[in-house]
Amino acid sequence: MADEPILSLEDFLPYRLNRLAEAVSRDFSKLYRERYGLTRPEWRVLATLGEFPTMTATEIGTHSSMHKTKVSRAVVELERHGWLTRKTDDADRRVEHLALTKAGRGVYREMVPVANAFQARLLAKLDEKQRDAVMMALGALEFAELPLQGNMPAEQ
Amino acid sequence: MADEPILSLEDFLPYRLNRLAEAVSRDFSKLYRERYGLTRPEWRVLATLGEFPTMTATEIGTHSSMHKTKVSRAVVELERHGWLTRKTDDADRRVEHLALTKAGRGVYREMVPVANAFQARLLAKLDEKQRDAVMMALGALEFAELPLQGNMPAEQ
DNA sequence: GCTAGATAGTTGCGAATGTAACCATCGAAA
DNA sequence: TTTCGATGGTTACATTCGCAACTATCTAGC
Repeated sequence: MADEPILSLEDFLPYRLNRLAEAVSRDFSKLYRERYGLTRPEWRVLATLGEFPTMTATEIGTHSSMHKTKVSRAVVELERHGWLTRKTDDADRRVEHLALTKAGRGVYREMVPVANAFQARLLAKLDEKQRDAVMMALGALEFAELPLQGNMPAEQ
Repeated sequence: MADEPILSLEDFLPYRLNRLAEAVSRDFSKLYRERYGLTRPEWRVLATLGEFPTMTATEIGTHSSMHKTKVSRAVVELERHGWLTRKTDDADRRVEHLALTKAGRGVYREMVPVANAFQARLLAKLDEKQRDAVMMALGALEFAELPLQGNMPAEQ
């Protein structure tokens, strides 16, 4: 008898992914928080604009899977710090083109090597085969999961 | 010139892991939220106790990398629903041994196949090689990251 | 036995989050 | 040109979260 149905959490993807992602993000967030007092959404917006010099809030949200209120608040805060400016679109006045200021680009430029070093330090703990596995695994799972559900997290 | 330092977010691990973990977890959370109104921490505690029939709050927190206040509140809520009971340890009265009630085990038993089906459906989108890569990647990253920083998220 | 420091778990409080409702603007169709 | 639905972005509100401070209890050194 003893028809115990078992779910092995140690093998369960949502559980493992979350635990890992939270640990990694928490580690990394220390670096930008202690340097610039950035929150995670703020860092993400800054990093996105560092890579793509001008984007709208909606585009940033889609690209990084962030809820639009999160983006909105991050933009307000970055603007308040003088790291970001908005420019209303001429043709469509609902749209705002966001860009980093000189100071914002300075913060970004200082963070780039910090971020790359973080990643290098993490990957250095893996051998070549494991690194390949990480890249393939993320690619495959992203392909399987990310496009299927609407990017904007409209549900919790 | 143009010494633009660049961080490619699309290749940056904290960013990718987080985006993926959030998407997967959000998908899966629908299943237990719509059935039982469970929150994520509550589901985690329930699932942990389903697998390990009796544990303390601290042990659950360590095992699942949850902050102790999260565990504490999840326990209160599960107890309120009649899905969990506490039993103070005889030798050390600070410690409470948690266990699912009959009703709690019922919820767990119903969720096990749902969870396994979710994982199977996700993995079905991958071929054999990709599945291997996922397992190896998670194992390697967990080994590299999880033990190194104290499990209890004492810092954000 | 007493005191000092550690540990299990809870609570208060401010900060962050998601949802829904909202405002402004746009494009298209009547 | 008026109206209606869609879209970009913000705000209000309730919930959730994490840290710090707390209570209760235990252990070890004196």
